[in-house]
Amino acid sequence: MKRGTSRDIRTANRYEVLRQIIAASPTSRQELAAATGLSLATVATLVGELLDLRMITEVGFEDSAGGRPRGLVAVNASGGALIGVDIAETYVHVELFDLALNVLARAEENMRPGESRPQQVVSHVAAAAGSVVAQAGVEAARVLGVGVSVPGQVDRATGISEYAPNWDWHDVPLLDLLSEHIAYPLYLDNPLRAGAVAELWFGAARGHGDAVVVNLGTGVGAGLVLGGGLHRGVSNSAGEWGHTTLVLDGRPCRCGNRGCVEAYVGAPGIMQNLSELFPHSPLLHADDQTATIDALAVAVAADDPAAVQVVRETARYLGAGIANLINVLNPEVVVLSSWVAARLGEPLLKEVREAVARHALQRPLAAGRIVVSPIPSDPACLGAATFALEGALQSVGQRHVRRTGVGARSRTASAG
Amino acid sequence: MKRGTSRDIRTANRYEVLRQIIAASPTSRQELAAATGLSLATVATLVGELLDLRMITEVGFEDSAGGRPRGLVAVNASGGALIGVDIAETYVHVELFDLALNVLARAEENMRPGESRPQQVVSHVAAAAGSVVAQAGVEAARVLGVGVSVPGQVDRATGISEYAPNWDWHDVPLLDLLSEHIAYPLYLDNPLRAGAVAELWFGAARGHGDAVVVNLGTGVGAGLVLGGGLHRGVSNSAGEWGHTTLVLDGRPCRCGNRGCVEAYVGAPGIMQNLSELFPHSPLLHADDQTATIDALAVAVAADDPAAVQVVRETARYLGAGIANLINVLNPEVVVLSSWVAARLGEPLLKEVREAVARHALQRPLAAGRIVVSPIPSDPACLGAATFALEGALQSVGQRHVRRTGVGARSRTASAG
DNA sequence: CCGACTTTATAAAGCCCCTTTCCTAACCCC
DNA sequence: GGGGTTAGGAAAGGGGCTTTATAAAGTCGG
Repeated sequence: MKRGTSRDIRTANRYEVLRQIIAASPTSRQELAAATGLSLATVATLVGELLDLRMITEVGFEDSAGGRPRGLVAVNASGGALIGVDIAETYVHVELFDLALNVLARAEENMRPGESRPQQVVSHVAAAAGSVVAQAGVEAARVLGVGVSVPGQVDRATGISEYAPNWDWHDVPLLDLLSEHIAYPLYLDNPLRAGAVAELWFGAARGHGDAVVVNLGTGVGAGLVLGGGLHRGVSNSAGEWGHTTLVLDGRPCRCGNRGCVEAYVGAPGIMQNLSELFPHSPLLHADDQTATIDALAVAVAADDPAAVQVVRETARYLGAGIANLINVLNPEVVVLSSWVAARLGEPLLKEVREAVARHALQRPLAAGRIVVSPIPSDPACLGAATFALEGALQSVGQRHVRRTGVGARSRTASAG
Repeated sequence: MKRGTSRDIRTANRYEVLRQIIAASPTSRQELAAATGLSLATVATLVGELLDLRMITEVGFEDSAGGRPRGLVAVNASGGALIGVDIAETYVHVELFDLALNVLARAEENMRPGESRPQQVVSHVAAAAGSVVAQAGVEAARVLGVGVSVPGQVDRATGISEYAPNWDWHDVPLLDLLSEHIAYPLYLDNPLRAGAVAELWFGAARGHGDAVVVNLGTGVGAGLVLGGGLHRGVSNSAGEWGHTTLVLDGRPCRCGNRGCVEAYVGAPGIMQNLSELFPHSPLLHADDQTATIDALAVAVAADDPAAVQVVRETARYLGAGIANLINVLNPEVVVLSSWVAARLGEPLLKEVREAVARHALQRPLAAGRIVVSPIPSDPACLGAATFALEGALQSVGQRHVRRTGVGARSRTASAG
């Protein structure tokens, strides 16, 4: 059982202050103190640290109404760059961000079916990472780190992909493999947690102690924010909500079980909902999840009754599953994220809210809002980049090596 | 979003040290330091505090093998008394504990059907509390506090029972009502959290950062230990696992929904499992849950095939529900608690383990043990008493009131 | 029997964190 | 240009934990 130290408080506060600055840039120390609940003095020293790191800059003064004007600080967007890598079953997305987390460059590599060897994946990542750096024209030295999101169970401390069901990987030392091609500090985690961190820093979970980020894609899962931080579980595999049973002895799921949430609300599950209700629907694009979901989204927007019914049926399952999360965890906010949620958007949200209201208990229901993720781009990329940002921030708090002589080496950057 | 302060660290360490002393009494400072990971100096000061409070005493020395012998400390069982109150639908249990959390006296009051007014419940509690103090013959001054567990949603800070479904209470200021009859410091919470705290301090969750305490009684729920502490949720209603959907559109539940876990694995649900499989079973005692479960337990122990089948059927549901918790939360241990679990014991556990293994994912399954609570008595009473113990410990860390003059009042104990 | 060695417990000092308080800086208004 | 007002920094203070030094209390061997 890990004990917390006073340094953890500092780290959390540093995160909080930077989050606030990114969210409301430019801002003043006063506003930061009010928003974070920290004292002015603490905010000032933390702002000082961030200024020293060149992560933020002073950008002038607020107009005064009869006193010394407030100094304003803003993110120093060009003070560094972060790379987020989203490795998925069929593609690798890489995005390069400035420190305000704007996307400066994107690259995408598609993986052919059968490309499942770690080395193949790694070379795609390396190529795309090289590409975004070149595109954006940032100097290598300004890249603070690379966050990598890979599906499955991941041990972030060792950088090992313990288990990736897509490719049947077992204990692949992904970080080591990547570090042969990529010289920047690397951080590894999975898309569920990346999505959760993205929402926590920049999305709908900002400022909330307890939040659930529901990931609706081909696979389904939930990133858990509990007590203001990510909940990882004892073996790094918390959040496998997609494989919780919703319909005992129900529809078979690719995990081998029956009646899992994912079997009903993942993209393939939605396709099945569609084909069961309307076997000959023109919306159905066999073997193409993306096209089918897109078609469904368009049809729903046009009030196509069949599409509406499919969304309602899907929301019936999704709502019950989300109600389960709400009843158990009692979060402040539930965020619907990933590409299926983004495309189906408001119509799905509306139906989901109604379905959740039918299943959840009054008190937890009343306490929790349900929203669609406000993050415009790939949340796994953004979240992965955020891990890199956290890593860069972490190194500030590192204990300084006591210099033993004139020629003492400066401390080395730790990656991962 | 609450920020942590360095005082919270102190409080957590104080809890940890006392937990360890209670668990392994007598013990030495050295052992404590090793067990908690704290430095000797910190352990020594914390032990000093506890000695000052007379919660522990020095009880001699360990035999030395060539050095100064280790001083041994042990719980000072007679240094104080704690009262735990378990208010349930049909009864009020009250137990009085010494500081080693041994039961010194018990009292039980049964509530007649229809006795649902807060004042009626309060008078039962007051009577029973008076009784245990008299039975045990402890002086009033030595009672450090009274913990009260009441079903439903509870706001422990204000002492209000926000919602109790049994009696349709809404926002009953229970702590205020109780304080008119009981002079000791009072602490209010619900049985789910009481059970979790009991396991965390004295039971199967001790030393684990992430644990789930599954409560199987008439009602069903889960107490969540996450990150080493209780997870309450944003509106104090986390843990309502009993009302998560396991069989969409399944059996009706008393919450108004269908297919809830509770409808299959709560005592009434088990009775229904029995009556559906064997409508004329002699095990079935209509309208008497306790008798039926008892009969079932006896029959299972005697390898009665019908009883075995009922337990297996129950475990099928329970296992799926527990697998859901394991997949989402990835805990280190799942504890089966409360009276149904205690009576059905090993036979149920065996079937549950098999059922969980069929539903849970490999990684989280492998990481989590499933056990029956080792706590012999009513875990809600013990947990409630533990809240009182935590409260008594809390007051040590209280900021000292700055004395404004010679006649300054000493600080007042805050209750709740 | 007494000194040497070992081990424990306490005291002191150091470092980290946050807050409160005081003081100077900077601006508006009259 | 002074007075009032607000911002920001420096210093002091209160907690916490750890490392290091010192005192205490044993065993062991000569």
